[in-house]
Amino acid sequence: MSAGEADDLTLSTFRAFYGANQFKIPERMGPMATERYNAPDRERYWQHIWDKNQIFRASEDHKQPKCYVLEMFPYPSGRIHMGHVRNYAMGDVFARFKRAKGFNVLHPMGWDAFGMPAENAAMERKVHPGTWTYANIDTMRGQLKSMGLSLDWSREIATCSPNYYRHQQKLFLDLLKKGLAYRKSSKVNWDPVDHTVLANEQVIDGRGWRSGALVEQRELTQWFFKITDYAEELLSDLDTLTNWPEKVRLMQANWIGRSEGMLIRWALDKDTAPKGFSELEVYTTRPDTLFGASFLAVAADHPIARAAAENNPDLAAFCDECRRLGTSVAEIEAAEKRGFDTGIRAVHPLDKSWQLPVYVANFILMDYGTGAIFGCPSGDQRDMDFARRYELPVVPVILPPGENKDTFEIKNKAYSEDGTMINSRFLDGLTTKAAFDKAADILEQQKLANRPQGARKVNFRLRDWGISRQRYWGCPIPVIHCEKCGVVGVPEQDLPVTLPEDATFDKPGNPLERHPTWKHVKCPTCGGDATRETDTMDTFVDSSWYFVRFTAPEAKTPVDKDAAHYWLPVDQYIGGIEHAILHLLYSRFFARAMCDTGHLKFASNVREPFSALFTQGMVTHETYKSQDGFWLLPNDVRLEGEGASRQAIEIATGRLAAIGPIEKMSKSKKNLVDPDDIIAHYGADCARWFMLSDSPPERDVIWTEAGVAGASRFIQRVWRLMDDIIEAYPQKPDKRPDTFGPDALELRKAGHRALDNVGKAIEALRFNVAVANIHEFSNVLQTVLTKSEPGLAWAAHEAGALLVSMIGPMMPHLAEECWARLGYNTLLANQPWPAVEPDLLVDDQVTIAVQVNGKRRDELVVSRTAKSEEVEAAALKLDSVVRALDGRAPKKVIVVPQRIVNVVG
RNA sequence: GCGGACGUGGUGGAACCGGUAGACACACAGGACUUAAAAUCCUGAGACGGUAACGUCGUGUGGGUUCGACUCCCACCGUCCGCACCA
Repeated sequence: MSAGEADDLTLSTFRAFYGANQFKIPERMGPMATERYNAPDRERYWQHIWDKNQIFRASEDHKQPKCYVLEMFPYPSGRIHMGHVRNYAMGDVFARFKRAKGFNVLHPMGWDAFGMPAENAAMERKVHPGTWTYANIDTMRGQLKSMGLSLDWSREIATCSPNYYRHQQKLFLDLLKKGLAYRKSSKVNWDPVDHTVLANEQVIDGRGWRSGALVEQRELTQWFFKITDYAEELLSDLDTLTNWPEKVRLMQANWIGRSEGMLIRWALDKDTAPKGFSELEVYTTRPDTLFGASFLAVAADHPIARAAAENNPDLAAFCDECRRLGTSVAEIEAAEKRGFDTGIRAVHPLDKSWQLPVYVANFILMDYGTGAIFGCPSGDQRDMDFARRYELPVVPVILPPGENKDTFEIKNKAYSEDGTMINSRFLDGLTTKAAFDKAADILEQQKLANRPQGARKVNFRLRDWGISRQRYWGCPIPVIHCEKCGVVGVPEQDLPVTLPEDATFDKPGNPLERHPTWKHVKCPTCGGDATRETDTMDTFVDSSWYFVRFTAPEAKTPVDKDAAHYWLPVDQYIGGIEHAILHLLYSRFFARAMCDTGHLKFASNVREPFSALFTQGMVTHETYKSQDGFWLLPNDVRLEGEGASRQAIEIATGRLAAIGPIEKMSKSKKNLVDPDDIIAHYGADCARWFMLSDSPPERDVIWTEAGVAGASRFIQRVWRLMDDIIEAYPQKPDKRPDTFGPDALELRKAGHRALDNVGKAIEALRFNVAVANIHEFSNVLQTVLTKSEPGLAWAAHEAGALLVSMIGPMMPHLAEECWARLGYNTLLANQPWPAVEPDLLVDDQVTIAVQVNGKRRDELVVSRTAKSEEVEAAALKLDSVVRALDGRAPKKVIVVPQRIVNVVG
C-alpha cells in the first residue's frame, strides 16, 4: 500500500462508475463553479469501494507496530443519534490518521446488546427481545456504514449472541473457582419498577438510573464480584493513567475512597451489655482524638443494636425508623442527627476507669467500617451536632495552629484539621500525626481478651459489585443449585447456557423464573433434581471485556492470548463522561481478574486495559415548545429573524413557539436531529466535518442548521479548488522544478506548515484546531492559484494533494474523490501521511513586535538570524518608538530573538 | 458540606514553555456578478474617541510577581460537573 502503487480494481471501477454517472446535477451554479459535488451519491460509491477492497481489516501480522482505536460500543436502542455520530467521527479521524502514519490499526465495532429496553419492548409490542435487538442492530449497522467509518466489520460482535456470552460464562466459572465471584445474602438496592437489583453505582440520588424509581432496600441472596480485592491496585494504578482525563481519575479515586485508620475493640461493661456481647469494634481514622471521645454509636442494623432492641421496644421502634430513612439528597440534608441510648456502657481503651454510653444513631452506616464509631464532638461536625442534642461532653483535643491553649474555645463548630494535642494526657503537645502513631502503637501492643486491642487498617469505600439481575435479556449465570451438592458450576462442555426462546413477557418479574421447564435440570455432580440459577448478569459485565474479545472474536476460548498480548492495551479509547466510574472501573477490574484467572496477559506489568482515554462532550440543540406546552422537533418549527427578534413558528399551526434553552439532545425534549436526514441531505462528510469544527471535542457542541450549511459550503469549496487546480494546470509536472517564485514558495510553506499543525492537532485529538489550520491553508491556496509564476504548477498540484491528505481522516469520501480527480490511481485511504519538509517550516524573515514599556507600538521585519544588537538598533530608530519614548532615554532594552523587543524608558 | 473544571468580541473558539490577544469559523454590514434570487467572489469589523494618522481601554472582579501576564501566585464573584452522614 505504498504511495503511487496503482490499485487496478479501484481505478477500473472508478472509471466505469465515473463514466456512467457523470453528475446528475448539471446546473451551472455561477461563473466560477462547475458541477456541485454530490456528496450522498459519491459517498455510497466510495463506501462500496472500501468495502470491496476490505482495506480496513486489521492485519494479523503481529510484527508491525499496532494501534488499537476504540469507541465505546453502542447499545442497539433503535437508531443512531448525533452523540454516536460525534463519538464515531472522532474515533474514525484518529484511526484513519494512525493508519496513514503506518500503524497496523485495529478499529472494531460491536453491540452492547443485552439490557432492559429490549424486555420493555417485548412487553409493549409483543416482540421477542432478540428479534427487537437484532432488528435494531441491522438498522444501526446500516447507519454506521453510511458514515464511512474505517471499521473492521469482520470483527463485529454482539454481546447477546451465545458466541459471545458462552465465553463470558466460562470467565464467570473461572472467577468462581478463584473466589472472585461469590454469593451472599445482603441488603440490596431493589428497583420496584424494573423489578431488579441495582449496583450501588446504578443508584443515583436514591433512584434507579434507568427507571428513576425510588430504590428500596431488600435482603436477597445475590452474586457478587470481588472488586474490593483490587481496591488498592485500582487506586494506585490510576497514577499510571497519565493519558486519562484528570477528572475521571479523580472521580474513580473518590469512588474507591481509601482511608487509613484503625480498628479498635472496646470492652463492654458486663452489667449493661446484651448477652453474648463483651466488646464492640469501631473503625476510626482518628485514634489521635481518643481522649476527646464522649460516646459510641452503632448503626440500626448492627448486631448489638438488634440484641439490645430485643428487650427494649422503644429502641426497637427507633431502629425501625432509622431503617426506613431514605437515602435521597433532600432526606439526608433534612435529617437531624438522632440517636437512642442503649444503656450499654463501654470502657475507654486508654483509661479503664472511664465509661462511655453506646447509642444507636441514624447517621451510622452498617456497611462502612464496622458499622460502629466512637464520637469525638470537638473533631467531627456530625459528632458535634449529636453531642449538642444529647448534651454529651465536648472536649477540645486539637489546638489549631496559631491559637492559644488558654483562650481557645470550641463552640458548635468542630475542628477537624491538624494541630497540637491538648487535654489528651500523654499525647499533649504532640502533632496530630505523631499522636495518631503513638495511640496506634499503644493500642496494637495492648491486649484485650488476649488479642491486640487495636489494629491499623486501610478501609475502602468501594463495595463488591453485585451482578445478579432478575431479568431475562442478559447473560445467564452458569450455575445450578442442588439441594445435596449446593451451588454447582455448569460443566464447561455444557456451555453455553442459552436463554429459552419461548419465554413470556406479559407480566412483570423474571421470565426465566416462571418458565415451565428451563430451570429444571439434573445436578451435574450427583444427577439428582436441581434448579438453574435464574438470575442473569448485569450488562456491565458484558461491556467489561468486549475490547478483549475484539482482538480475536472467533477464538474458541474467551481470549486468544497472543492476539490480546499484541493488541492490548487499547491505545485510544473514546466515549462519554457518563461512564467515568461504572464501565471504566469495572473494565479495569476485569482486566486484572482475567489476568489472575490466566485468561489474559499484558505486555507491560501495568494491567490497564485503556492506556489513553478521551471523554467527548455532548451534542446539544435548542428546544422548542408549542403554545399548548408540547415539545416540538426542530423539523416542526421555522425560525425567523435574528438576535432579539428571533422567533420560532410551529409549521403545522403557524403559531408562535417558545424557544427554550440549549440542552443535550434527548427524546424527552424532542430537540433531536436525525443523522440519517443529515447524511441523506448533506452527506456523511458534512456531518463529520461539522462535528469536528469549532467546538473543542471535550466540550459540548451546539448543533445548528447554519453550522451544517457552513460545513457543506466548505465541501463545495474544496471541490471547486480541485477544479481550479486542474483547470489552471491540467497536468502535474513530472519533475519538481529547481526554483519556485515567491508565491509558489509561499504556497509550499503554507502547505507544509498546515500539514505539520494538522498532524499534531489530530494526534492530540484537537480536531477543531486541525480544521482551522485546514481552512487557513485552503484560503492561501485559493489566493495563490490566480497568480502565475515559476514552479506554481508543481506547487499547486502538491498543495492539492496535501489539502486532500489533510482532510482525508475527517472527510474521507470527499478526499477520495478529490484524490482521484487530481489524477492519482490509488486509494487515498491507503496512502501514507505526507512527509513534512522541515526546511519549509522556517522563515528567513521574521516579524517581531516592538514594545515600549510593555505596550505594543510597532513591528519589525528582520532576518531570522539577526543579532540582538542589530534588532535593538533598528527598534530604537522606529518613529513610533521615538514618539512613545517622548525624549526619554531607554533605560533597558530586552530582545527576545525572533519574538519581541521591549524598550523600557 | 467536600472535591474538581471553567470564565476571552454579537456567537463557537484560537494563542507554543510568560513574549504582537481575538487565528479559524458562524452570524452581520457594504460591494461585485445577476432581470432578480440563490450560489460565488471581494472588503470591513473588540470597545470608546477621531475624517484619518493615531490614542485610550480591553481575556469574570480586586490585588501581586515580572521589562512583559489570557497564561504564574493570592483573595473574591459567577457558571457547570462529580461525590455526599464513608467515621
